[in-house]
Amino acid sequence: MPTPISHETSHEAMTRSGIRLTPQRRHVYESLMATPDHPTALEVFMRAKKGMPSISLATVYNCLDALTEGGVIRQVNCERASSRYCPNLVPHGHFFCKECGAVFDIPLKPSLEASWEVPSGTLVSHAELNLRGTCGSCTQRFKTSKL
Amino acid sequence: MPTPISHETSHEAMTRSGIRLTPQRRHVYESLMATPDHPTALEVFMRAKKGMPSISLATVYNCLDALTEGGVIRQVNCERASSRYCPNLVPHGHFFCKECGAVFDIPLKPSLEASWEVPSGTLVSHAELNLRGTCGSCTQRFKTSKL
DNA sequence: ATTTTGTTTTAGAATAATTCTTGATCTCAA
DNA sequence: TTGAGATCAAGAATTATTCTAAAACAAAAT
Ligand SMILES: [Mn+2]
Ligand SMILES: [Mn+2]
Ligand SMILES: [Zn+2]
Ligand SMILES: [Zn+2]
Repeated sequence: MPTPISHETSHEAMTRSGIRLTPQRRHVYESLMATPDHPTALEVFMRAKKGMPSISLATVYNCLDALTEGGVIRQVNCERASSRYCPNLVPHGHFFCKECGAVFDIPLKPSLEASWEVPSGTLVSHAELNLRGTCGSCTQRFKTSKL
Repeated sequence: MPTPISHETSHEAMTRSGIRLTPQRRHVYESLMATPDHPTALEVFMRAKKGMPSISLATVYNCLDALTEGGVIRQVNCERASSRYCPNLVPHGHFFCKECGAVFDIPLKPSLEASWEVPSGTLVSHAELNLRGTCGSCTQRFKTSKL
């Protein structure tokens, strides 16, 4: 059962970011917060329509862009697939299951920052770590079906 | 000046991978090897046309896919931009300059593998590290223009 | 409170990268 | 050499996303 989101929280998150608070942006943000997966814009749209039937896909794209721009959410990309969106602002990586398409947050250890070397003078503003493979339940399922 | 590519080398790389060797695939591969940047499919196409004027963009896409599938080259993605292609098979990350669009290979230290934690049972088959920021020469240029 | 100004929403059109389709051509194992 | 299957090429199609323009809205100014 997802943690209920207080309007205070989403209002705060959005005003903190400097973007104008609109009912659509708030609703898109809360649609995203309501589930811990990493939905695509289309999935957010389908969920958002439930509580706001008049919202359009273009608006969902606009809102997701504005929220991303304002740093309230993150856009997550894997290969060439549709962008996905993540409301978790704690720095983290992503794991993509090749079998079932699930996307998980991956906690990162501080040693990550020390594990690459850029040429001197380079300024790194953003680091992104993506893992691909087979998730625990898919691995389990394969083991079972091979018995 | 780029290291000259022997036909032996590209032939070997491709037959080793199990994909069928064709003149187009060899030519696309060598077009990619000829420069150390990370060209898009369209850029590869424009370069490949010089030595093989009859090649089509669809074929370049097909060849890049086949080579990627065969593990002879790597596809590199940054955000939603066009895919880029990299003939460097040594595991490495990528740095993308926000200012000039340059893409650099980033050597990785062994400590990288230890800097994330996946749930038990998860099998990670591929890790990808992307950095974004300002490259050395762009940083330098900005410093100079601010004097 | 009303007007002004700039922003956001919406629907649909447009775009751009990539993939698909199909007939012709090529490769390679037999 | 030959036939089956793979690949090529040109253009059409797809798909995710962005753009356009008019209407609705929100905040600021009068
Ligand atoms: Mn996430
Ligand atoms: Mn590279
Ligand atoms: Zn899975
Ligand atoms: Zn640069």
